[in-house]
Amino acid sequence: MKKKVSLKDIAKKVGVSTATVSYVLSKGEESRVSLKVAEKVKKAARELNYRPNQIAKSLKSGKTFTIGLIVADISNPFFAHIARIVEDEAKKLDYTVLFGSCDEKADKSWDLVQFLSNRQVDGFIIAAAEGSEKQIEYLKTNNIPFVLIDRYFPEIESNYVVINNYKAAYKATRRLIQTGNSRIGIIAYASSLHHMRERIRGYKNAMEDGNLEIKEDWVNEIRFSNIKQEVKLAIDNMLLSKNKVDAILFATNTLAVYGLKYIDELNYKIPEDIAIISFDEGEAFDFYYCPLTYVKQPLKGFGENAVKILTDQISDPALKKEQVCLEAELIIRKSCKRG
Amino acid sequence: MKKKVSLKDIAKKVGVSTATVSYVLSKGEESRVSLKVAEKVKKAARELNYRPNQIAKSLKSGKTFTIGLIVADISNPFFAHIARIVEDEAKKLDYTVLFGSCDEKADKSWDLVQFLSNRQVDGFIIAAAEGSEKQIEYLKTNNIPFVLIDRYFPEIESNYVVINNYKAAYKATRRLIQTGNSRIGIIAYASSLHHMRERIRGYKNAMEDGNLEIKEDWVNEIRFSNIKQEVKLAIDNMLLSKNKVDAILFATNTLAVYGLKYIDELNYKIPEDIAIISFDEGEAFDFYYCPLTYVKQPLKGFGENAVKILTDQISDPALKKEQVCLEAELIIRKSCKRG
DNA sequence: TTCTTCATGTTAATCGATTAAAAAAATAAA
DNA sequence: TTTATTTTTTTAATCGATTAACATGAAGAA
Repeated sequence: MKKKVSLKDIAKKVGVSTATVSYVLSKGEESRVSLKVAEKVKKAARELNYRPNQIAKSLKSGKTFTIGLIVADISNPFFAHIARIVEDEAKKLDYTVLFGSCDEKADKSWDLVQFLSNRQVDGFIIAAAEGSEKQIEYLKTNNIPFVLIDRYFPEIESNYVVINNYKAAYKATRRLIQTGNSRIGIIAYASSLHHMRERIRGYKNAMEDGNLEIKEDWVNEIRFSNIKQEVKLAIDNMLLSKNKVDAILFATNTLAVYGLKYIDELNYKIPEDIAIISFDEGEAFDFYYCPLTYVKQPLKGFGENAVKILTDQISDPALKKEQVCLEAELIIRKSCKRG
Repeated sequence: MKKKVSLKDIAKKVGVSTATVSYVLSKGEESRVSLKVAEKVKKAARELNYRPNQIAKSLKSGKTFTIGLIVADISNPFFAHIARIVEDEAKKLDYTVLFGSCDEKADKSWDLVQFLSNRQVDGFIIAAAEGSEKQIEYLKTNNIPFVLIDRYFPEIESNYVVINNYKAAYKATRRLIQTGNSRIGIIAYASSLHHMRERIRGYKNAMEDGNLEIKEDWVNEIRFSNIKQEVKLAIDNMLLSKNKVDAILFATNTLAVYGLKYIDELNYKIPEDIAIISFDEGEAFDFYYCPLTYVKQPLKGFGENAVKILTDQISDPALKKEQVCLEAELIIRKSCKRG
């Protein structure tokens, strides 16, 4: 293994101390080094193809210019897109991104927090898993900067970037009502996470405001551990029971994908037999025989704001915590137009 | 900012030297420390919630347990899936993953190699961009371990994990022929990258072996810079000219997505008007009104092999370079069944 | 009693870069 | 020429953990 070139090598070559080399290379113009020596050092650095060892720098400075990104699953397009945006924004500020997928599990998330903390990341961007409150508190008490995205805990004061999930769900449901549906069900996750509760609340309130009754079996909460089966069951309960729905609101991309596949299997037609709206985008939604109306989340806004807030906070931990609530957009297509 | 707990703090608390603490905490059983002291140290470490500073470890050991993953775009599901697999495999071996997207551009890729090298990643997993040969040579001459995935350079001896693209394209084309198509076009990237050349070669040879002529306009090479427009143009040339095709082979997921959208716009029906096969999977392909026949690449195989080979190579740089060529599977559905 | 041997701890160097403080050299002032 | 001042360069400590080499003390052997 060819040893890397260090300050010492340059120093030896030029015949000065490593301190001098360091001053030339890191302090630029306002260095206290004579022009002649400075030139020689720069030349030597070029010739030896010197690359500063970021690890050594980090040890000295206590700063790694590294962000830890914790999401449920990096292969989920929702998070993959956010990751890309975070990457780009971070790069602009000379940060790199370490990522980890926690599969919506608090213990995995905790592992990742530890794992990445040991690697001295300067801060975290986290799409929090259910039950991860203690981790968040841990970060707070240890003064490790972090920004929550997509989900947050109302009872914990922190930086976060989210959307108004209540409003988004409300609008989606109202749209279903306005397009002639009155028997509307929802498929969401069985999660205490605030964003999920808000989506369900938005749906319920929209129904109420439309003077529509919500029958038993219409509010379905699916567990992460068994999505496919439980989605089927939920749809069976909504389509094959006496309380048959005429529209379904899916609370996430993943739920919609499973749901639509099963609805296709059952040979129900959208929007004639059932109207559909889903949260999140997806190539699949464009390609579906009936392009889906969906709630478009501002992924760019998530990523950009999160990186901005986090890096500001890293530079100055005394800054006030920032809360950003963005608006989601309802992209209207054909899946809820009836009659 | 609450200062982190270091060996020194434990040493002070227990009243021993940092060396002793280090021996207890890092050498486990075969430490030369008395049981009594060892217990006290462990207790103190627990009480102070000591977390070793990975950066300091890295500086001393020259090893960061970090892998740099360079792909075209982490938000592309193909790469996002690979990233997830790489993450999981890496984690098992206590490695973390730093990722970067190069957008198929050699200069961006070079930036990333530098950027991540400065951060002392132990090695790279790279889906190489066109024209990145020099970077690969750079890594070789600097003895930085790396594994190429998805694409490789036949003229450069290196580790790689790829599929037999020639065979995959050949089989796909032959399938189109066998299902009654004879006027078959291909949409691929205008790239000198070997995997792309092989896909085109596979197509051509299959046509030849089927005694089928390849007309002008049937081999379309699209530039990354202008995918959408050029795909349209290619399809215009293949569907609206006198040399109308009856089938199209898409060389990647992305090309197929743009292509199918335009084909829908033109109101051509699949498979009645045109038969289709694409490389790569995609939720979209499942949801298309006519589920797509596609070439399924072994993403798991890419990720698992790459991490295995890379980490082996990191542990023992003298190891012989490994080349893995996996088989792709043709998933047969409805998009190429005609008549 | 004296010399080994072994168990247990400590000292100090190291990884590579930074930086305060000291030292040396060059220049200006007296 | 001598002293004061400024410029340039070096020394050495530091970040946190590791580890070779050395030190200490006690038990066992002769």
